[in-house]
Parts: sequence; C-alpha cells; structure tokens
Amino acid sequence: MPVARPESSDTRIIAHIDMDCFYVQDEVIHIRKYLPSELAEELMPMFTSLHLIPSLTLLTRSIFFVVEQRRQPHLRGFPTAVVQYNSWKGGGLIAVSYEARKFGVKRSMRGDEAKKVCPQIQLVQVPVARGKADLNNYRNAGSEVVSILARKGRCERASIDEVYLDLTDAAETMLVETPPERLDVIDEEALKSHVLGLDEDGGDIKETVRNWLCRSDADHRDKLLACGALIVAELRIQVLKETEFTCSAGIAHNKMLAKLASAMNKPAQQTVVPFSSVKGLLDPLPIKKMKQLGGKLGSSLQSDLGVNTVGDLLQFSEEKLQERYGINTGTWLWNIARGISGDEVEGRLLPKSHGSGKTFPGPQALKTIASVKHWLNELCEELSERLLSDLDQHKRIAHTLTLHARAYKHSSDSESHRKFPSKSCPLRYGTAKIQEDAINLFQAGLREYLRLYGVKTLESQSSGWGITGLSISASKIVAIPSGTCSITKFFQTQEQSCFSSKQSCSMLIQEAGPLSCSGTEGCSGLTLTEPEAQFLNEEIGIKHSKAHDESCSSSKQSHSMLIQEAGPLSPSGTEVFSGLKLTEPQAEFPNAESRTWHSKTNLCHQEEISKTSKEQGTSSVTRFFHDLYPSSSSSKLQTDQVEYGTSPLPSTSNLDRIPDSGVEGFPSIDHMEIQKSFTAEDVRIKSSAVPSLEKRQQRQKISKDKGTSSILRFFQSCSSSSLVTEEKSGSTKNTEASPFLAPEILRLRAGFQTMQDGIHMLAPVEEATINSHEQSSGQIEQRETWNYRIDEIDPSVMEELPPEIQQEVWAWVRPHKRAHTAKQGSSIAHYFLPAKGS
DNA sequence: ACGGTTGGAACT
DNA sequence: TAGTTCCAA
Repeated sequence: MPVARPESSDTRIIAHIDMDCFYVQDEVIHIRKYLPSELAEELMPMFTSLHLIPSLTLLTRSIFFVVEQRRQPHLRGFPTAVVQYNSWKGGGLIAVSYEARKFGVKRSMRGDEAKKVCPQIQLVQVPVARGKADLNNYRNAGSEVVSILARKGRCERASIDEVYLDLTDAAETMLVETPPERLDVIDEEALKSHVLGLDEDGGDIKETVRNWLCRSDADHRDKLLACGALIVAELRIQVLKETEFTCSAGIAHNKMLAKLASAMNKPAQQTVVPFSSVKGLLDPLPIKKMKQLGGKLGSSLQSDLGVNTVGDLLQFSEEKLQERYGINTGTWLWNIARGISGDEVEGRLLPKSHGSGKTFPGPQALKTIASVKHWLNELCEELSERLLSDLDQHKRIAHTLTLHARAYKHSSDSESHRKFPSKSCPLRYGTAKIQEDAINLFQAGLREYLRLYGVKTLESQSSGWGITGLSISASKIVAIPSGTCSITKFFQTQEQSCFSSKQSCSMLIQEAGPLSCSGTEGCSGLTLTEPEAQFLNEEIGIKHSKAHDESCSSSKQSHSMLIQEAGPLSPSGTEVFSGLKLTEPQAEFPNAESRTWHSKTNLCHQEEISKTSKEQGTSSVTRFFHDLYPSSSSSKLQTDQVEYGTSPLPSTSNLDRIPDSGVEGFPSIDHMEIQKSFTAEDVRIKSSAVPSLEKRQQRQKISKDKGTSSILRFFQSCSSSSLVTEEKSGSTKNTEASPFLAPEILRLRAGFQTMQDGIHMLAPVEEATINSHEQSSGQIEQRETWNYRIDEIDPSVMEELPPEIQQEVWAWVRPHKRAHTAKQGSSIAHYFLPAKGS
C-alpha cells in the first residue's frame, strides 16, 4: 500500500495513459507487418477506425473484407474480440472492441457465447508458441508506446498497456515559456479534453474547454493541469502517428486521480481532474472502483463498515481506519478518500520480473512427471529467451528463479484442493539449466505437497494428484553495473553459476529425495570447482557481491539514473528502453568476441540458441549463434531427451568430478554466459555514441554488416605480438584509463600460490563475514577496484590462463566466416513482404 | 471443475 | 529470504 503524502497541496501534474482496447489494436499492428507497405498505408487507417483485426490466418479474407468495407462505408464499426485457445467453446475472450461491447460482449465470455450475442463478431486468436499463449507482440507494442510517452517526463510502465507520467517539470516549464493563454492555436485534440466540473452541456464545448485551458486568471494548479493536458494531447497524437494505437489519458495531481480519470472517457479521449473537482468525483464513486479496492479490502469496507462510496469513507476517523486495517492501510484509506495520494511515479520503463505460465484446467491437468517436465521445459524455454533478450537489450541479469504450481489432489477423503508450495532458487543462465532447476524445484515442491498431504506415491505416476497450473518466473533483475567490463562479468557469471549450483544442489539433495529424477544434475553446470578456478570466483565474488549490494540497495536510483543518464550517454533518451540501437560495428563485434569462448559450446547450447535465433533476428546474441550454427541440430533432439528424463548436460555430477578434474574445470565453463555477457557489454559500449535510427533501418544494417571486429583485430595482433591500443570509436566516454591486466594476473598467480600453500581462500564478502576467515582487508580493497576490458588485456596475460582457455582463445583467433544469408521470415510473411528487396 | 497470463507488492 | 497472498490488467 503506497504511503500517502500528508499534504493535500499537491501540485504535481500526473498523467495516466491507458491504451485503448490494447490487444485488439495490436492485432491491427500485427497485420501491418505482413502487408505490402503501400497497401498497408492505404488500409491501416481503416483497420484502425474499424477496430478490425484479422488474424494471420484470416488475412486474405480480411483484406477482401476491408475492401468491401471501403465500398460500403456504412458497414464500419465492426465488432471484434481477441480470444485465446479457441478450441474449447470458442476460446476465452481477453479483449473486446468497443463496437462489440455495444452488443453486450464481455471479457471472460467464451468465443461461442460472444457469437451468440453478436453473430457477426470477428474473433481473433492470440498467437500461440510452444503450446501456450505468446504475448510478445503485446509486450513489444507496449514498449513502442512507452518509448514515445517517456519523452516528456518520468515514466512508469504500470502494466503491459498502461503508463504513468510525471509531467510536473514539463508543465511548469511550459507555463513559463509558452503558457496556453499566449498560444494562438490550441491543439484540436486538447480541445476535446474532458474537464471534470466544467459544464459540458453548454453550447460550444470546445470553446468552453479552450477558455478553461487558456484562462489567464486561473488557479496556478489549473494552469499547470492545462499545460499537462496540452502535453498529453500531443503525446497521444504522437503515439497514434507512430504506432497507430489510440489511447486514453487522465491528467490530475496524483496517480490515483489520473488513473481514475483515464478510464472515464474511452476510447481515444482524455480527462482532466481540476483540484476543485476532486471531491465531486470521489464522493459518489463506488468504493470498488478505486485501485486497490477492487478485491477483498474493498469488499471488507462494504460489508464490515458499510462503505459503498468513497464519500462514505469520510466519516471514519484515521484512527478508526487504522485500528481496523492497520496503520498503513488505515492511513492510506483516510487519505485516498480525500483525494490525497503521495504515490510517486517511479521512473521505470522495464519490468521487474519475467514469467511464463500456463494453466491446465480440469481434464487437462497434468498427471505425470513426464508431462510436467515437458511443459516446464516449454515454459523455461520461453523464459530463457526473454531473459536473453533482456540481457541483450538492457544489460540486465535476473537472479532468482521461482516456480509456482497449482495442484489438486482427490482421494477418498475430502480435501480436493491443496496449496502447492512455490519454490525458488538462484537463477543460472542457459535454457537447459533453467529447465533443470525448474524441474528440481517442482519435484521439491511436489514432494512437500505430497508429504504434507500424507501420500505414498509411485515414482512418476500420479496417485491422485494433478497439476492444474505451472508457472516459472525470473525476478531480482538488476542492471549490470556500467563500470564493469566483460571479463569481470564473465567471472561474475561464473561465480553466480557456481554459487547457485552449490546452493540449489544442497537444497535439492536435501529436499528432492526419492522423487528427484535427475538427482544432482542441478549441479552439472557447475564447473569452477578447481582450486584456481575457485580462487578466481571468489576474487570476483568480492566485486560481484559489492556491485550486487549496491544495485540492490539503490535500485530505484540506479533505474532512474539509467534512464536519465541515458541522455548524455546516448543521443536519444528512449534508447535505453526501446532497445539498443546497433550500428554496423556493433553488429559483428560481439559475435566475433564471443567466438573466443564459444568454440567448445556443447550441443544443447547450440541447439538452444539456434532455435531462438529463428524468432529473434534482431538480437545480437541470437544472431551470433545463428551465424555460427546455421544448420545445427534440430530442436527436437533436446526436447526428446528432456522428455525422457535425460539431461542434455552431462549426467555426471560435477561434485563427482572434482577430484580428478584438475585444470580441466575451466574449459567446461558455461560458454553461454560468457558469450552473453560480452555481447551485452559490447552493445553498451558501442551504442552509446550512435545516433538513433529507425528500428527497421537498424535491422537491415545489422543483417548486412559483417566486418572485422575490433576485438578480433586485437587478438589477431596479439598473435603477431603487436599490441594494439583499442580506440573505441570515440564512444566510450570512459575517463579513467583502464589498466592492463598484468598486475591483476600477477595477483591471481600469487593467489594460486597462496592457495596451494594451503592458506584459506578469500570468500565472497557475505560469507567471509559470516565465517570470519582471516583476510587482508587491504587485499580486498585492491581487488574491488578492478576494472578492465577484454580488449585491453595485455597479450602476455594469455600465458597466465589455464592451457585449455589459451587453446580456446587461439583457436578462436581464426574467425569462422560464414556466408551471409538473409533472415527469412515465415513463408506467409515472405509472401506478403514487399518485393522491394530491402 | 478454469478466463488466462502476466506483473507488482505487502506481509510474515 | 523465501514463501504466501492479494491485486490488477
């Protein structure tokens, strides 16, 4: 419950922007991608105005249909809805166009019911991938909008289709520089604003609104609101122009009021809440309409206190409310009843977590471990893909993996429903690892579930239980600190991987018990168990822990910094959010670099990535793998393996390998992780100096350019003993001269020595504290300051690396060249693609 | 025995 | 912290 700011003199200007019928609209946009551009140009306005949303499969028919519509304009306003999984009773509606709503079509109807109520309704299906709904279209569409809205002020992405803006600064600036009263023309869209409390029944509404907007004798707050309304109108037009989405907005003095207002006039309209109208708005408002009060709390207010409208709340003292609902909620209730809310606009354009889930209602409930594994693998695959995408585009790493499930258990006696415990563990990157961990989490949960229930079970066959819902999610996503470099991140990842493996291992060994199919497989990605490797890990662990703590403790700060500092760093502030703009050198740079570490990538990684690359042509990570393994093994292989319970990773536990692995621990590092780290880093570095381009232009460029990368050149020069100081295309405004590695390596070597002498290892900070191992704090401080880049490594450093690594690096120096093949879309997409070649 | 999928956050 | 619960779109 957000803490309310006590003062009621809130002069902030907050906007809430809500995209109209978002899913429906996005189908329109979706279609646009597959239309010849000229035709799209001509048809899209009609699509938009009609809310007509032909799905891909209906495309041809719909084009004809639309042409018909053009000849008979009176047919416009076609009712439409989006459904998912239409096989059963026509699928569930998740979005309904405004036209269809007039027929009484409602969300959470089945497609068949909608047809009954409104026979002519057009039903469109949500895309399905991996047997589940795929919302990526909608996420991306939402991102498009956010990138536009974020131009005018602090922006918080509140959901897939909602945004809060803090326009206080923009409005104040405008009031000083170009107050509405001095404007010759007021934007038509702004004139269509609804201003609460303004009499709209009068003659010329627009004139009334114009007068209100331009009143020179207005309250200062109203003037600011007027500015906000103008800004928002402009933004909404911009959104429409650039994305063809319409949206509705509320402009008020706080989030709560703005949110309320945005819903008052839909679609494609905006509503202003002057301070003087707040009471009139709230008092008669049903309590359940308020955000946060739509659920149990609202019900409690109704049934326990007899509060049916917000106005009814006014009679209760703050103390009374606190006594009833606790100090926080009570205060909050007291405030919101008076229109007071200090809830701040957060300045966050990116989600804090990613999840992928599916329900298996009723008869579809999963009854075997094998089927659970299958679906978990699908879910994890999607999650992993999105995590890679996040890393690639935003340099963020998730740290926690959580599994949720819903289960039923029917047996002779009553209880048919029990809570399935959610389980979480540290997240390791790599699809196979996520899948492993997820399955282990599930089995730990299942064991607990059944144990608490008191059931003896057969191995993998259900004895009365069924899984009705599975979801896997990744959270604790933190941005990679910008000061760190690729090498650091490599070790960080190792540290993370190793650490998490240990943790999950111990946990799973303890808890998974007889149900565990894969046993200690959860550790199979664990590699740096060698003494020297461990030393490296722990060295880095110090830095890592520190960085982690910092970014955790000030996550808000770092977010806003990330966003706001993007200005100086990158020419367009929206870049941070809208995806990094890659330029030619970037496009191949990460690829080349990653080859170093990837030469021994195991099959499952190849498979995993090549699969992703089919769908994500714009990701540098996936592009790289696609380049490397254009004809790698089919995805079926891994799926089958997993389904039969065979891990794609070596089944031997790394714990077992410890004694005899020697330096060989090193080569089995997770190449995936390294590769990604580097890619993200490089993208960051390079992108910071690049002027923003149209996304489509970027993609074209990316696919074209295959030059020699700077890192590659560096290593080449290494091999010929000539040291190259790398110029970062002038973009890295990194001021501190980055030291070469030699000193660090010396320390590492010293570390090996020390370790071999049997002296205690340095442990990661938190552990060190707990265990109170002896350690030199001076040493720690030194190491914390490490900062270097992969391409600044002194060649002599190579000799310090374990032989296996050296071998890999040298092998990599000979670049694999691959014939360029343009990425092809699906056949249907290809068919509709403009023939204009580029 | 279901609206489904996703995300955020408070509380313990 | 991990896990649960609630809320919302």
